[in-house]
Amino acid sequence: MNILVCDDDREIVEAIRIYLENEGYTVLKASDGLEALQIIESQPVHLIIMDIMMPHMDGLRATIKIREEASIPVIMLSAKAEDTDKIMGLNMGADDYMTKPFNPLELIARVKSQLRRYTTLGSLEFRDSVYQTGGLVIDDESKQVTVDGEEVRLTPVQYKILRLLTANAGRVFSIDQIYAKVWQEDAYGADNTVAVHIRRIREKIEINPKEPKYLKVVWGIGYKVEKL
Amino acid sequence: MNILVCDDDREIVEAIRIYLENEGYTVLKASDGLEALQIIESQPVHLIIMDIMMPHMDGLRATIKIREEASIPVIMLSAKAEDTDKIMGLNMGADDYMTKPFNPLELIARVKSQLRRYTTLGSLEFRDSVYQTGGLVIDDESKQVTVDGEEVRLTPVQYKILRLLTANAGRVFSIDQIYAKVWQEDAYGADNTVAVHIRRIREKIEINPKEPKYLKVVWGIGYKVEKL
DNA sequence: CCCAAATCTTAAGAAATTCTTACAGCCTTA
DNA sequence: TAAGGCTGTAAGAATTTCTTAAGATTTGGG
Repeated sequence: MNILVCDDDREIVEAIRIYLENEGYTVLKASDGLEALQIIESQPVHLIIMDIMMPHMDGLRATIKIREEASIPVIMLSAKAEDTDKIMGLNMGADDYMTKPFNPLELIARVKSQLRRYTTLGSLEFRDSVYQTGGLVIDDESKQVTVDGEEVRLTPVQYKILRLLTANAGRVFSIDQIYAKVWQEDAYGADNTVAVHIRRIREKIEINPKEPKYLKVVWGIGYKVEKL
Repeated sequence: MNILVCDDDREIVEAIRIYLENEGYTVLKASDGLEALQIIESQPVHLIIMDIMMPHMDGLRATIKIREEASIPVIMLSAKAEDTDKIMGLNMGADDYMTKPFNPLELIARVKSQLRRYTTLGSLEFRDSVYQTGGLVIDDESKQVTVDGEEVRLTPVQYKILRLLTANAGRVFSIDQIYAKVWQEDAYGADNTVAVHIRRIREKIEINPKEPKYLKVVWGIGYKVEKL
C-alpha cells in the first residue's frame, strides 16, 4: 500500500512517514499540490494525506484535481481548528480530516478506516500495471494491448478509454463519466464523441464489432468491459 | 435518504433530527442498540448516527452487529474525547466519529461525506451494492441481474423498477409510488404503464409469469418483491 | 354466483438511444 | 511541404425501448 504524504513542513512529513512505515505502508513524499499530482500520475497511490495550506497549489485545489482524475481517499491535515475549514475540505472531496497537532494512533486508525472502506467499495484507481479480462490484456507500463496474445495498436484516446473500463471491469461507466475521466473535465463535446471512439475500439479488439465480447453497452446507462 | 439516529438522550436526538430534516433527510429514531437493529431490519436505512454509551446494548456492540448484516455507514458519537475510544470505534467498523458536544455544521458535513461514498451518480436513493432475495441478484455496479445464476437483460426502466423493489424487498409499493420513484414525477395518469413494465420484468425473471415467485402483486395496494 | 373494480395481456406506433459512415481540421513525421 | 494518422463533429440509419389503448382476465364483496 502506497501512501502519499503531502505537506510543506518536512518535519511533519518525516514524523508521519515513521508512523506509517511502522505499520508496513510505503510512504511517498510531496511538498506541494503540483508535486502530488505528478506523483499520482507516475505511480500507484492508495491514499493521500494532505495539508490544506501549501505553496504553489494549495491542498484543497489539489484535492479537487485529484478527485477529477482518480478516486483516491484523501485525509486532510489542517493547522487551523476552525469548523469552516473542516467543512470545506469535506465538501470538496476529502474523505476525512485531522487538525494539527494530532495523535499518531489516531492517524493510523483513520488511515486504516479509509483503506478498509476503499478496498471494500472497489476503486477507480489503477492500482496494478497489468489489467486483464478474458483474452484482453493491458500492460500499462509498456502501454501494450493484446487480444488473445495478438498485439493491438490503439490511439491515445482509445487506450485511455479501454484502460479505464478494463481496470474497472464489470463496472458500468456512463458516457458523461467516461468523458470526465478521459478528457479534462472541461467543456462538453458532441454527444456521440464517446460512441465513435467505442466503435473504433471495438473494430480493433472485437472479432465482430456488432456482437462485442468485451466492450459492451448497457442500454440507457453506459458502457463496460465484461469481467471475464 | 433515511438516517437513523441512535442515542438514549432524547434531547440530543431531537436536536440532530432538526438539523438533518433541515437538509432534507428523513430521520428515524432509536434509543438503544436493540431498537436500532429492529429498525434496520424493518426499513431501509442509509446512514446511522450512534452513541457509544447506551443502555441494553451499547453502540460499539450494535455497530458490530450491524456490520455483520448490512454495510451501512456509521458515524459514532462519543461523550468522551479520549483517543482510545475513538480508535476502538473506528476499528470496530464505524466509518467516522464525533465527540459531544459537536458543531451542527460539522455533523452535516460528515453525514454528506459518508453518504457521498455510498451513493451512485444517478439516484441518491441507493447505495452502490448488491441486492439479493432468493435466487434473484442485482449488482448495481455492473447493472447485472441474475436469476439462479443466469444473467437476465433488463431495459433501463425495468431495471429501475426491479432495483427499487428488490432493494426494499418485502415492502409494497403502490403504482403511484413506483411511478414517482422511477420516473421522478408526481403526476400519474390513468394509464397502465407500470403494469406493462411489471409484465415485461416477469417474463424475464419468472419461470411462470402467471405465478410469479419474486415479483408479486398485493391486490388493491401495489407490487413487491418477495423477501426470500 | 354475479358484478364492479383492478389487474393482465397483447400489439403497434412513438420516442429515445445507439450505431455507422463520412469528412474536415489538426498534429506529427518524413 | 506532403503524407498519414488521429480526433471531433454531423447526419442519418438502425436498433431498442416506451407508451398507449383496447379487450381479456382475475379478484373480492355481496
